[in-house]
Amino acid sequence: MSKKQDNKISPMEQDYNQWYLDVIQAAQLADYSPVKGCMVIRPNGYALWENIQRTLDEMFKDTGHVNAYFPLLIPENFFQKEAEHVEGFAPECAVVTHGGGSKLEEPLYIRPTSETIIWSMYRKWISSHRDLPLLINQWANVLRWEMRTRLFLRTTEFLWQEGHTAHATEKEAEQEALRMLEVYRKLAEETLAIPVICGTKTEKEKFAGAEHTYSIEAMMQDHRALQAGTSHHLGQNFAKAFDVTFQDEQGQRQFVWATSWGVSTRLIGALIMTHSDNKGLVVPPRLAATKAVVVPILSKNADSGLMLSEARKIADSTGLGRAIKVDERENLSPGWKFHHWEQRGVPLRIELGPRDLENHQVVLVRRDTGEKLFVPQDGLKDKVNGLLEEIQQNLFNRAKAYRDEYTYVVDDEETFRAKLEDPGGFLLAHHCGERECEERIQAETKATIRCIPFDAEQEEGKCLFCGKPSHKRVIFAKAY
RNA sequence: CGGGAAGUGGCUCAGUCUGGUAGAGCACCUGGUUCGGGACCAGGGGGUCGCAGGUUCAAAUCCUGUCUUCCCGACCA
Repeated sequence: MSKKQDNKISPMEQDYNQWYLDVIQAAQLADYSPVKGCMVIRPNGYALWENIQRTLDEMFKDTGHVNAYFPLLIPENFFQKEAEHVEGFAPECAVVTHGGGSKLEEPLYIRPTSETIIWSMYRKWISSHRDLPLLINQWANVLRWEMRTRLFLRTTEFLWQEGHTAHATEKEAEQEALRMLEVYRKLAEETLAIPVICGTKTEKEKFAGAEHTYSIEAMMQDHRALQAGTSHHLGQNFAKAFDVTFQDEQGQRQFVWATSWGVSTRLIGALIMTHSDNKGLVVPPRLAATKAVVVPILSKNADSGLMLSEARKIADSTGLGRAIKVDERENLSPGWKFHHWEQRGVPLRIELGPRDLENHQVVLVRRDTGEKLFVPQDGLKDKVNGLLEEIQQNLFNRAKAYRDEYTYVVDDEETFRAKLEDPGGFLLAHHCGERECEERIQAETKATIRCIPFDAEQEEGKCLFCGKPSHKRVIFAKAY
Protein backbone atom coordinates (compact mmCIF):
# COMPACT_ATOMS: atom_id res chain seq x y z
CA MET A 1 0.00 0.00 0.00
CA SER A 2 1.31 3.41 -0.93
CA LYS A 3 2.00 6.09 1.59
CA LYS A 4 0.91 8.79 -0.80
CA GLN A 5 -1.79 10.93 0.66
CA ASP A 6 -2.76 13.08 -2.29
CA ASN A 7 -5.94 12.73 -4.27
CA LYS A 8 -7.54 10.48 -1.72
CA ILE A 9 -11.22 9.99 -2.28
CA SER A 10 -13.49 9.50 0.72
CA PRO A 11 -15.72 6.46 0.29
CA MET A 12 -19.23 7.53 -0.68
CA GLU A 13 -20.75 5.23 1.93
CA GLN A 14 -18.89 7.12 4.61
CA ASP A 15 -19.47 10.71 3.53
CA TYR A 16 -21.35 11.26 0.31
CA ASN A 17 -20.82 15.03 0.19
CA GLN A 18 -17.11 14.72 0.73
CA TRP A 19 -16.90 11.95 -1.84
CA TYR A 20 -18.52 14.21 -4.42
CA LEU A 21 -16.05 17.02 -3.75
CA ASP A 22 -13.11 14.61 -3.72
CA VAL A 23 -14.07 13.19 -7.11
CA ILE A 24 -14.17 16.68 -8.57
CA GLN A 25 -10.84 17.55 -7.02
CA ALA A 26 -9.13 14.32 -8.05
CA ALA A 27 -10.38 14.51 -11.63
CA GLN A 28 -9.52 18.21 -11.73
CA LEU A 29 -12.94 19.18 -13.02
CA ALA A 30 -13.26 22.45 -11.12
CA ASP A 31 -11.70 24.66 -8.50
CA TYR A 32 -12.92 27.41 -6.22
CA SER A 33 -12.64 31.05 -7.18
CA PRO A 34 -11.94 33.99 -4.86
CA VAL A 35 -15.60 34.98 -5.12
CA LYS A 36 -18.15 33.20 -2.99
CA GLY A 37 -20.12 30.53 -4.78
CA CYS A 38 -18.28 30.90 -8.07
CA MET A 39 -16.17 28.15 -9.55
CA VAL A 40 -13.47 27.81 -12.11
CA ILE A 41 -14.24 25.04 -14.57
CA ARG A 42 -10.93 23.40 -15.29
CA PRO A 43 -10.05 21.87 -18.67
CA ASN A 44 -11.18 18.36 -17.67
CA GLY A 45 -14.55 19.70 -16.57
CA TYR A 46 -14.91 22.05 -19.47
CA ALA A 47 -14.27 19.21 -21.91
CA LEU A 48 -17.40 17.53 -20.53
CA TRP A 49 -19.38 20.71 -21.01
CA GLU A 50 -18.07 21.13 -24.55
CA ASN A 51 -19.25 17.67 -25.45
CA ILE A 52 -22.64 18.29 -23.90
CA GLN A 53 -22.84 21.52 -25.88
CA ARG A 54 -21.80 19.89 -29.12
CA THR A 55 -24.32 17.09 -28.79
CA LEU A 56 -27.16 19.32 -27.72
CA ASP A 57 -26.45 22.01 -30.27
CA GLU A 58 -26.78 19.46 -33.08
CA MET A 59 -30.09 18.35 -31.68
CA PHE A 60 -31.33 21.93 -31.45
CA LYS A 61 -30.38 22.60 -35.04
CA ASP A 62 -31.95 19.35 -36.18
CA THR A 63 -35.20 20.54 -34.64
CA GLY A 64 -35.09 23.86 -36.46
CA HIS A 65 -33.54 26.13 -33.85
CA VAL A 66 -30.89 28.80 -34.37
CA ASN A 67 -28.44 30.38 -31.96
CA ALA A 68 -28.23 34.05 -31.01
CA TYR A 69 -26.77 36.07 -28.18
CA PHE A 70 -28.48 38.58 -25.91
CA PRO A 71 -26.80 40.91 -23.39
CA LEU A 72 -25.82 40.07 -19.85
CA LEU A 73 -27.31 43.28 -18.42
CA ILE A 74 -31.03 43.83 -18.16
CA PRO A 75 -32.79 47.09 -17.17
CA GLU A 76 -34.43 46.80 -13.77
CA ASN A 77 -37.88 47.73 -15.01
CA PHE A 78 -37.95 44.71 -17.35
CA PHE A 79 -38.24 42.43 -14.37
CA GLN A 80 -41.22 44.26 -13.02
CA LYS A 81 -43.31 43.62 -16.11
CA GLU A 82 -44.16 40.03 -15.24
CA ALA A 83 -45.46 39.74 -11.69
CA GLU A 84 -44.59 36.12 -10.90
CA HIS A 85 -41.27 36.41 -12.65
CA VAL A 86 -40.11 39.39 -10.59
CA GLU A 87 -41.25 37.72 -7.41
CA GLY A 88 -39.37 34.57 -8.29
CA PHE A 89 -36.12 36.08 -9.48
CA ALA A 90 -35.59 39.58 -8.12
CA PRO A 91 -34.41 38.42 -4.67
CA GLU A 92 -31.59 36.38 -6.14
CA CYS A 93 -30.31 38.89 -8.68
CA ALA A 94 -27.04 40.77 -8.61
CA VAL A 95 -27.53 44.39 -9.56
CA VAL A 96 -25.10 46.77 -11.21
CA THR A 97 -25.52 50.26 -9.78
CA HIS A 98 -22.39 52.01 -11.01
CA GLY A 99 -20.66 52.34 -14.35
CA GLY A 100 -17.95 54.55 -15.71
CA GLY A 101 -17.34 55.94 -12.26
CA SER A 102 -20.82 57.25 -11.64
CA LYS A 103 -24.13 55.98 -10.36
CA LEU A 104 -26.49 54.66 -13.01
CA GLU A 105 -29.89 56.28 -13.51
CA GLU A 106 -31.47 52.86 -13.62
CA PRO A 107 -29.83 49.83 -12.03
CA LEU A 108 -28.97 46.97 -14.38
CA TYR A 109 -29.66 43.38 -13.40
CA ILE A 110 -27.22 40.67 -14.30
CA ARG A 111 -29.43 38.09 -16.02
CA PRO A 112 -30.64 35.22 -13.88
CA THR A 113 -32.42 34.05 -17.07
CA SER A 114 -33.19 35.98 -20.23
CA GLU A 115 -36.94 35.87 -20.83
CA THR A 116 -37.36 39.59 -20.27
CA ILE A 117 -34.59 40.90 -22.49
CA ILE A 118 -35.46 38.42 -25.20
CA TRP A 119 -39.16 39.21 -25.20
CA SER A 120 -38.40 42.91 -25.32
CA MET A 121 -36.61 42.16 -28.58
CA TYR A 122 -39.25 39.78 -29.86
CA ARG A 123 -41.63 42.68 -29.70
CA LYS A 124 -39.62 44.34 -32.44
CA TRP A 125 -39.12 41.24 -34.48
CA ILE A 126 -42.60 39.78 -34.54
CA SER A 127 -45.54 41.37 -36.32
CA SER A 128 -47.02 38.75 -38.61
CA HIS A 129 -47.94 35.10 -38.39
CA ARG A 130 -45.26 34.75 -41.08
CA ASP A 131 -42.63 35.66 -38.44
CA LEU A 132 -43.64 32.63 -36.43
CA PRO A 133 -42.51 30.32 -35.09
CA LEU A 134 -39.37 32.01 -33.87
CA LEU A 135 -37.02 29.37 -32.51
CA ILE A 136 -33.95 30.85 -30.83
CA ASN A 137 -31.46 29.39 -28.42
CA GLN A 138 -28.56 31.01 -26.64
CA TRP A 139 -25.52 29.59 -24.90
CA ALA A 140 -24.74 31.87 -22.01
CA ASN A 141 -23.76 32.38 -18.42
CA VAL A 142 -26.29 33.48 -15.82
CA LEU A 143 -26.06 34.63 -12.23
CA ARG A 144 -28.22 33.73 -9.27
CA TRP A 145 -27.30 34.79 -5.77
CA GLU A 146 -27.87 31.47 -4.06
CA MET A 147 -27.52 31.17 -0.31
CA ARG A 148 -25.81 27.85 -0.37
CA THR A 149 -23.67 26.68 -3.26
CA ARG A 150 -22.15 23.40 -4.37
CA LEU A 151 -19.73 22.81 -7.23
CA PHE A 152 -21.66 22.21 -10.47
CA LEU A 153 -24.98 21.64 -8.70
CA ARG A 154 -25.59 25.19 -7.60
CA THR A 155 -23.07 27.92 -8.26
CA THR A 156 -23.59 31.66 -8.24
CA GLU A 157 -22.67 31.91 -11.89
CA PHE A 158 -23.33 28.99 -14.17
CA LEU A 159 -23.24 28.12 -17.84
CA TRP A 160 -26.35 26.94 -19.62
CA GLN A 161 -28.38 27.17 -22.75
CA GLU A 162 -31.75 28.78 -22.81
CA GLY A 163 -34.16 28.33 -25.68
CA HIS A 164 -36.87 30.93 -26.18
CA THR A 165 -39.52 30.28 -28.75
CA ALA A 166 -42.55 32.19 -30.00
CA HIS A 167 -45.59 30.55 -31.56
CA ALA A 168 -48.90 31.46 -33.14
CA THR A 169 -50.96 28.98 -31.16
CA GLU A 170 -51.13 27.48 -27.73
CA LYS A 171 -51.03 24.02 -29.19
CA GLU A 172 -47.84 24.72 -31.07
CA ALA A 173 -46.15 26.13 -27.97
CA GLU A 174 -47.24 23.09 -26.01
CA GLN A 175 -45.79 20.78 -28.64
CA GLU A 176 -42.54 22.71 -28.61
CA ALA A 177 -42.20 22.48 -24.83
CA LEU A 178 -42.72 18.73 -25.00
CA ARG A 179 -40.46 18.28 -27.98
CA MET A 180 -37.58 19.99 -26.20
CA LEU A 181 -38.12 17.95 -23.07
CA GLU A 182 -37.73 14.90 -25.28
CA VAL A 183 -34.47 16.35 -26.62
CA TYR A 184 -33.26 16.61 -23.03
CA ARG A 185 -34.34 13.07 -22.27
CA LYS A 186 -32.35 11.83 -25.24
CA LEU A 187 -29.29 13.79 -24.22
CA ALA A 188 -29.49 12.53 -20.65
CA GLU A 189 -30.17 8.90 -21.46
CA GLU A 190 -28.27 8.35 -24.67
CA THR A 191 -25.22 10.53 -24.18
CA LEU A 192 -24.87 10.98 -20.43
CA ALA A 193 -26.29 7.52 -19.71
CA ILE A 194 -28.45 9.04 -16.99
CA PRO A 195 -31.94 7.53 -16.81
CA VAL A 196 -34.55 10.21 -16.25
CA ILE A 197 -38.24 10.49 -15.56
CA CYS A 198 -40.17 12.95 -17.68
CA GLY A 199 -43.10 14.68 -16.13
CA THR A 200 -44.98 17.80 -15.17
CA LYS A 201 -44.06 20.03 -12.25
CA THR A 202 -46.72 20.92 -9.71
CA GLU A 203 -47.96 24.51 -9.39
CA LYS A 204 -45.72 24.96 -6.43
CA GLU A 205 -42.59 23.80 -8.22
CA LYS A 206 -43.13 25.36 -11.62
CA PHE A 207 -41.03 28.17 -13.13
CA ALA A 208 -41.82 31.74 -12.09
CA GLY A 209 -43.90 33.03 -14.97
CA ALA A 210 -44.79 29.73 -16.63
CA GLU A 211 -48.21 28.20 -17.30
CA HIS A 212 -46.65 24.87 -16.61
CA THR A 213 -43.22 23.34 -16.38
CA TYR A 214 -41.94 19.96 -17.55
CA SER A 215 -38.75 18.42 -16.24
CA ILE A 216 -36.46 15.45 -16.41
CA GLU A 217 -35.65 14.03 -12.99
CA ALA A 218 -32.73 11.79 -12.15
CA MET A 219 -31.74 9.83 -9.07
CA MET A 220 -28.28 10.20 -7.58
CA GLN A 221 -26.37 7.49 -5.76
CA ASP A 222 -27.41 8.86 -2.38
CA HIS A 223 -31.00 8.31 -3.55
CA ARG A 224 -31.79 12.00 -3.75
CA ALA A 225 -33.44 13.49 -6.80
CA LEU A 226 -31.86 15.99 -9.14
CA GLN A 227 -33.76 18.09 -11.64
CA ALA A 228 -31.61 17.78 -14.73
CA GLY A 229 -33.49 19.93 -17.20
CA THR A 230 -36.67 21.93 -17.57
CA SER A 231 -38.97 23.01 -20.37
CA HIS A 232 -41.66 25.61 -19.80
CA HIS A 233 -44.86 26.44 -21.56
CA LEU A 234 -45.06 30.15 -20.84
CA GLY A 235 -48.52 30.72 -22.29
CA GLN A 236 -49.01 34.35 -23.26
CA ASN A 237 -47.57 35.72 -20.03
CA PHE A 238 -44.43 37.23 -21.47
CA ALA A 239 -46.14 38.30 -24.69
CA LYS A 240 -48.61 40.27 -22.59
CA ALA A 241 -45.92 41.67 -20.31
CA PHE A 242 -43.87 42.88 -23.27
CA ASP A 243 -46.78 43.48 -25.63
CA VAL A 244 -45.68 41.05 -28.30
CA THR A 245 -48.45 40.53 -30.83
CA PHE A 246 -48.88 39.34 -34.40
CA GLN A 247 -51.57 39.53 -37.02
CA ASP A 248 -53.04 36.15 -37.90
CA GLU A 249 -54.32 35.07 -41.33
CA GLN A 250 -57.61 36.77 -40.59
CA GLY A 251 -55.88 40.04 -39.79
CA GLN A 252 -56.67 39.71 -36.10
CA ARG A 253 -54.09 40.98 -33.63
CA GLN A 254 -53.10 38.25 -31.16
CA PHE A 255 -50.64 37.69 -28.38
CA VAL A 256 -47.81 35.29 -29.08
CA TRP A 257 -47.45 31.97 -27.27
CA ALA A 258 -44.10 31.14 -25.74
CA THR A 259 -41.79 28.46 -24.39
CA SER A 260 -38.41 28.47 -22.74
CA TRP A 261 -36.18 25.57 -21.81
CA GLY A 262 -32.73 25.05 -20.40
CA VAL A 263 -30.05 22.74 -19.11
CA SER A 264 -26.94 23.85 -17.30
CA THR A 265 -23.53 22.80 -16.06
CA ARG A 266 -25.51 21.11 -13.32
CA LEU A 267 -25.65 18.17 -15.73
CA ILE A 268 -21.99 17.60 -14.93
CA GLY A 269 -22.93 17.26 -11.27
CA ALA A 270 -25.62 14.78 -12.27
CA LEU A 271 -23.10 12.87 -14.32
CA ILE A 272 -20.65 12.63 -11.43
CA MET A 273 -23.27 11.51 -8.94
CA THR A 274 -24.82 8.95 -11.26
CA HIS A 275 -21.80 6.96 -12.42
CA SER A 276 -18.71 7.70 -10.39
CA ASP A 277 -17.36 5.39 -7.70
CA ASN A 278 -14.84 5.32 -4.89
CA LYS A 279 -11.99 5.23 -7.37
CA GLY A 280 -13.12 8.51 -8.87
CA LEU A 281 -14.88 9.83 -11.91
CA VAL A 282 -16.61 7.60 -14.43
CA VAL A 283 -17.42 9.16 -17.80
CA PRO A 284 -19.67 7.46 -20.35
CA PRO A 285 -17.71 6.83 -23.59
CA ARG A 286 -19.94 8.98 -25.78
CA LEU A 287 -19.25 12.00 -23.60
CA ALA A 288 -15.59 11.36 -22.88
CA ALA A 289 -13.01 13.57 -24.53
CA THR A 290 -10.51 10.81 -23.83
CA LYS A 291 -12.22 7.50 -24.49
CA ALA A 292 -9.19 5.29 -24.01
CA VAL A 293 -5.62 5.51 -22.84
CA VAL A 294 -2.72 3.23 -23.71
CA VAL A 295 -0.34 2.49 -20.85
CA PRO A 296 2.92 0.95 -22.04
CA ILE A 297 4.64 -1.19 -19.43
CA LEU A 298 8.32 -0.41 -19.65
CA SER A 299 11.02 -2.58 -18.15
CA LYS A 300 14.75 -2.96 -18.20
CA ASN A 301 14.42 -6.23 -20.07
CA ALA A 302 12.63 -4.60 -22.95
CA ASP A 303 13.45 -1.95 -25.47
CA SER A 304 11.41 1.00 -24.22
CA GLY A 305 11.72 2.80 -27.54
CA LEU A 306 10.13 -0.16 -29.25
CA MET A 307 7.46 -0.40 -26.57
CA LEU A 308 6.48 3.23 -27.05
CA SER A 309 6.36 3.02 -30.79
CA GLU A 310 4.25 -0.13 -30.56
CA ALA A 311 1.95 1.66 -28.11
CA ARG A 312 1.49 4.49 -30.59
CA LYS A 313 0.70 1.99 -33.33
CA ILE A 314 -1.90 0.38 -31.09
CA ALA A 315 -3.46 3.78 -30.41
CA ASP A 316 -3.56 4.62 -34.11
CA SER A 317 -5.09 1.28 -34.95
CA THR A 318 -8.17 2.02 -32.86
CA GLY A 319 -9.15 4.91 -35.12
CA LEU A 320 -10.10 6.97 -32.08
CA GLY A 321 -7.88 9.87 -33.14
CA ARG A 322 -7.66 12.55 -30.48
CA ALA A 323 -9.87 10.53 -28.16
CA ILE A 324 -7.12 8.06 -27.37
CA LYS A 325 -3.93 8.94 -25.53
CA VAL A 326 -0.66 7.14 -24.95
CA ASP A 327 0.78 7.70 -21.49
CA GLU A 328 4.43 7.89 -22.44
CA ARG A 329 5.72 9.27 -19.16
CA GLU A 330 8.79 7.30 -18.20
CA ASN A 331 9.14 8.53 -14.64
CA LEU A 332 5.86 7.05 -13.46
CA SER A 333 5.07 3.45 -12.67
CA PRO A 334 2.25 1.61 -14.41
CA GLY A 335 0.26 1.37 -11.17
CA TRP A 336 0.42 5.11 -10.71
CA LYS A 337 -0.86 5.65 -14.23
CA PHE A 338 -3.72 3.20 -13.71
CA HIS A 339 -4.96 5.18 -10.73
CA HIS A 340 -4.39 8.47 -12.51
CA TRP A 341 -6.63 7.61 -15.45
CA GLU A 342 -9.20 5.89 -13.31
CA GLN A 343 -9.64 9.02 -11.22
CA ARG A 344 -10.21 10.94 -14.42
CA GLY A 345 -12.88 8.56 -15.59
CA VAL A 346 -11.35 7.38 -18.86
CA PRO A 347 -13.69 4.56 -19.96
CA LEU A 348 -11.08 2.14 -21.28
CA ARG A 349 -7.45 1.40 -20.51
CA ILE A 350 -5.23 -0.49 -22.91
CA GLU A 351 -2.14 -2.04 -21.36
CA LEU A 352 0.79 -3.06 -23.49
CA GLY A 353 3.70 -4.88 -21.85
CA PRO A 354 6.54 -7.21 -22.88
CA ARG A 355 4.33 -10.29 -22.55
CA ASP A 356 1.67 -8.70 -24.73
CA LEU A 357 4.20 -7.76 -27.33
CA GLU A 358 5.37 -11.35 -27.41
CA ASN A 359 1.84 -12.72 -27.70
CA HIS A 360 0.70 -10.04 -30.12
CA GLN A 361 -2.07 -9.04 -27.74
CA VAL A 362 -3.14 -6.19 -25.43
CA VAL A 363 -4.93 -6.04 -22.09
CA LEU A 364 -8.16 -4.04 -22.02
CA VAL A 365 -9.48 -2.84 -18.69
CA ARG A 366 -12.99 -1.43 -18.37
CA ARG A 367 -13.47 1.55 -16.08
CA ASP A 368 -17.08 0.65 -15.33
CA THR A 369 -16.52 -2.92 -14.13
CA GLY A 370 -12.75 -3.19 -13.70
CA GLU A 371 -12.86 -6.29 -15.89
CA LYS A 372 -9.60 -7.27 -17.65
CA LEU A 373 -9.68 -8.70 -21.14
CA PHE A 374 -6.76 -10.20 -23.04
CA VAL A 375 -7.38 -9.60 -26.71
CA PRO A 376 -5.36 -10.03 -29.90
CA GLN A 377 -3.99 -6.92 -31.54
CA ASP A 378 -5.60 -7.94 -34.81
CA GLY A 379 -9.12 -6.58 -35.03
CA LEU A 380 -8.54 -4.29 -32.06
CA LYS A 381 -10.43 -1.41 -33.62
CA ASP A 382 -13.73 -3.29 -33.71
CA LYS A 383 -13.14 -4.76 -30.29
CA VAL A 384 -12.42 -1.37 -28.72
CA ASN A 385 -15.33 0.39 -30.34
CA GLY A 386 -17.67 -2.45 -29.47
CA LEU A 387 -16.47 -2.38 -25.90
CA LEU A 388 -16.93 1.39 -25.60
CA GLU A 389 -20.50 1.00 -26.76
CA GLU A 390 -21.00 -1.83 -24.29
CA ILE A 391 -19.67 0.36 -21.47
CA GLN A 392 -22.05 3.13 -22.51
CA GLN A 393 -24.98 0.71 -22.37
CA ASN A 394 -23.85 -0.86 -19.14
CA LEU A 395 -23.60 2.49 -17.39
CA PHE A 396 -27.13 3.36 -18.42
CA ASN A 397 -28.54 -0.04 -17.48
CA ARG A 398 -26.74 -0.05 -14.17
CA ALA A 399 -27.99 3.43 -13.29
CA LYS A 400 -31.52 2.50 -14.30
CA ALA A 401 -31.49 -0.68 -12.25
CA TYR A 402 -30.20 1.33 -9.31
CA ARG A 403 -32.95 3.90 -9.67
CA ASP A 404 -35.62 1.22 -9.94
CA GLU A 405 -34.23 -0.52 -6.88
CA TYR A 406 -34.83 2.62 -4.85
CA THR A 407 -38.22 3.46 -6.28
CA TYR A 408 -41.14 2.43 -4.08
CA VAL A 409 -44.88 2.36 -4.47
CA VAL A 410 -46.24 3.54 -1.13
CA ASP A 411 -49.82 3.63 0.06
CA ASP A 412 -49.69 4.91 3.61
CA GLU A 413 -48.05 7.84 5.30
CA GLU A 414 -46.16 5.73 7.81
CA THR A 415 -44.37 3.73 5.12
CA PHE A 416 -43.80 6.95 3.21
CA ARG A 417 -41.97 8.56 6.09
CA ALA A 418 -40.03 5.41 6.89
CA LYS A 419 -38.85 4.83 3.33
CA LEU A 420 -37.99 8.48 2.89
CA GLU A 421 -35.65 8.32 5.85
CA ASP A 422 -34.19 4.94 5.03
CA PRO A 423 -33.09 4.24 2.38
CA GLY A 424 -34.58 7.25 0.60
CA GLY A 425 -35.39 7.29 -3.08
CA PHE A 426 -38.38 7.90 -5.33
CA LEU A 427 -41.71 7.35 -3.64
CA LEU A 428 -44.69 6.81 -5.92
CA ALA A 429 -47.67 8.01 -3.97
CA HIS A 430 -51.13 9.38 -4.46
CA HIS A 431 -51.49 13.07 -3.84
CA CYS A 432 -54.49 15.35 -3.91
CA GLY A 433 -52.73 17.99 -5.97
CA GLU A 434 -53.35 20.78 -3.52
CA ARG A 435 -50.59 23.21 -2.80
CA GLU A 436 -51.15 23.47 0.94
CA CYS A 437 -50.98 19.74 1.34
CA GLU A 438 -47.76 19.62 -0.67
CA GLU A 439 -46.24 22.41 1.40
CA ARG A 440 -47.10 20.71 4.64
CA ILE A 441 -45.43 17.49 3.55
CA GLN A 442 -42.31 19.35 2.54
CA ALA A 443 -42.17 21.21 5.83
CA GLU A 444 -42.55 18.00 7.79
CA THR A 445 -40.45 15.58 5.74
CA LYS A 446 -38.27 17.64 3.35
CA ALA A 447 -39.73 15.66 0.47
CA THR A 448 -41.03 17.50 -2.56
CA ILE A 449 -43.07 16.35 -5.52
CA ARG A 450 -40.45 15.97 -8.22
CA CYS A 451 -42.99 15.58 -10.97
CA ILE A 452 -46.18 13.99 -12.13
CA PRO A 453 -44.74 11.42 -14.54
CA PHE A 454 -46.12 11.40 -18.09
CA ASP A 455 -46.39 7.64 -17.97
CA ALA A 456 -48.25 7.53 -14.64
CA GLU A 457 -51.24 5.26 -15.04
CA GLN A 458 -54.76 6.37 -14.32
CA GLU A 459 -55.51 4.79 -10.99
CA GLU A 460 -58.08 5.71 -8.39
CA GLY A 461 -56.66 6.38 -4.98
CA LYS A 462 -56.60 8.67 -2.03
CA CYS A 463 -54.06 11.30 -1.08
CA LEU A 464 -51.67 9.74 1.40
CA PHE A 465 -51.76 12.78 3.59
CA CYS A 466 -55.26 14.22 3.52
CA GLY A 467 -57.36 11.42 2.04
CA LYS A 468 -58.82 13.42 -0.81
CA PRO A 469 -59.28 11.60 -4.11
CA SER A 470 -56.35 11.19 -6.52
CA HIS A 471 -56.16 9.70 -10.00
CA LYS A 472 -52.43 9.34 -10.47
CA ARG A 473 -49.32 8.68 -8.50
CA VAL A 474 -46.69 11.38 -8.30
CA ILE A 475 -43.00 11.09 -7.43
CA PHE A 476 -41.90 12.32 -4.05
CA ALA A 477 -38.23 12.58 -3.12
CA LYS A 478 -35.72 14.62 -1.29
CA ALA A 479 -34.02 16.73 -3.88
CA TYR A 480 -30.85 18.70 -4.48
C1' C B 1 -28.78 34.76 5.84
C1' G B 2 -28.70 31.91 11.11
C1' G B 3 -25.78 27.73 13.77
C1' G B 4 -21.12 24.75 13.78
C1' A B 5 -16.02 23.69 11.85
C1' A B 6 -11.78 25.24 9.13
C1' G B 7 -8.02 28.42 6.35
C1' U B 8 0.04 27.26 7.58
C1' G B 9 4.93 25.66 0.40
C1' G B 10 1.01 22.39 -5.13
C1' C B 11 -1.77 18.57 -1.62
C1' U B 12 -2.76 16.47 3.49
C1' C B 13 -1.59 18.22 8.04
C1' A B 14 1.63 19.29 12.84
C1' G B 15 2.94 23.77 15.44
C1' U B 16 -1.49 28.00 18.31
C1' C B 17 -3.57 26.36 24.82
C1' U B 18 1.88 27.88 27.63
C1' G B 19 4.11 34.55 21.86
C1' G B 20 10.79 34.10 20.70
C1' U B 21 10.63 34.75 14.10
C1' A B 22 8.05 27.80 10.45
C1' G B 23 8.10 21.77 10.21
C1' A B 24 6.68 16.66 8.27
C1' G B 25 4.78 13.33 4.49
C1' C B 26 3.43 13.42 -0.48
C1' A B 27 4.17 16.41 -4.97
C1' C B 28 8.29 19.25 -7.65
C1' C B 29 13.83 19.68 -9.69
C1' U B 30 18.84 16.89 -10.67
C1' G B 31 21.44 12.15 -11.05
C1' G B 32 21.06 6.89 -10.80
C1' U B 33 18.44 2.22 -10.30
C1' U B 34 13.29 0.77 -11.45
C1' C B 35 8.46 -0.16 -14.02
C1' G B 36 2.20 -6.11 -15.20
C1' G B 37 -2.00 -1.96 -9.44
C1' G B 38 0.07 4.49 -6.48
C1' A B 39 8.86 2.32 -6.96
C1' C B 40 13.67 3.35 -4.43
C1' C B 41 18.41 5.85 -3.15
C1' A B 42 21.20 10.40 -2.96
C1' G B 43 21.21 15.58 -3.51
C1' G B 44 18.13 20.11 -4.08
C1' G B 45 14.34 24.32 -4.72
C1' G B 46 9.93 26.40 -2.76
C1' G B 47 5.95 29.02 2.37
C1' U B 48 6.05 34.75 6.60
C1' C B 49 1.31 31.11 8.24
C1' G B 50 -6.42 33.78 4.03
C1' C B 51 -6.63 39.30 4.33
C1' A B 52 -6.60 44.03 7.31
C1' G B 53 -5.88 46.29 11.76
C1' G B 54 -4.46 46.07 17.06
C1' U B 55 -1.58 44.45 21.67
C1' U B 56 3.80 43.47 22.47
C1' C B 57 10.79 44.41 22.63
C1' A B 58 8.78 40.23 19.73
C1' A B 59 2.68 37.41 16.68
C1' A B 60 1.31 31.45 12.67
C1' U B 61 0.38 31.71 18.07
C1' C B 62 -3.28 36.78 21.87
C1' C B 63 -7.47 40.56 20.45
C1' U B 64 -10.89 42.92 16.69
C1' G B 65 -12.77 43.04 11.91
C1' U B 66 -13.20 40.86 7.22
C1' C B 67 -13.00 37.20 3.07
C1' U B 68 -13.32 32.13 1.44
C1' U B 69 -14.43 26.87 2.02
C1' C B 70 -17.04 22.63 4.34
C1' C B 71 -21.35 20.72 7.29
C1' C B 72 -26.61 21.65 9.25
C1' G B 73 -30.95 24.88 8.33
C1' A B 74 -34.28 28.54 5.47
C1' C B 75 -33.92 29.85 -0.60
C1' C B 76 -32.97 27.64 -5.56
C1' A B 77 -31.08 25.09 -12.43
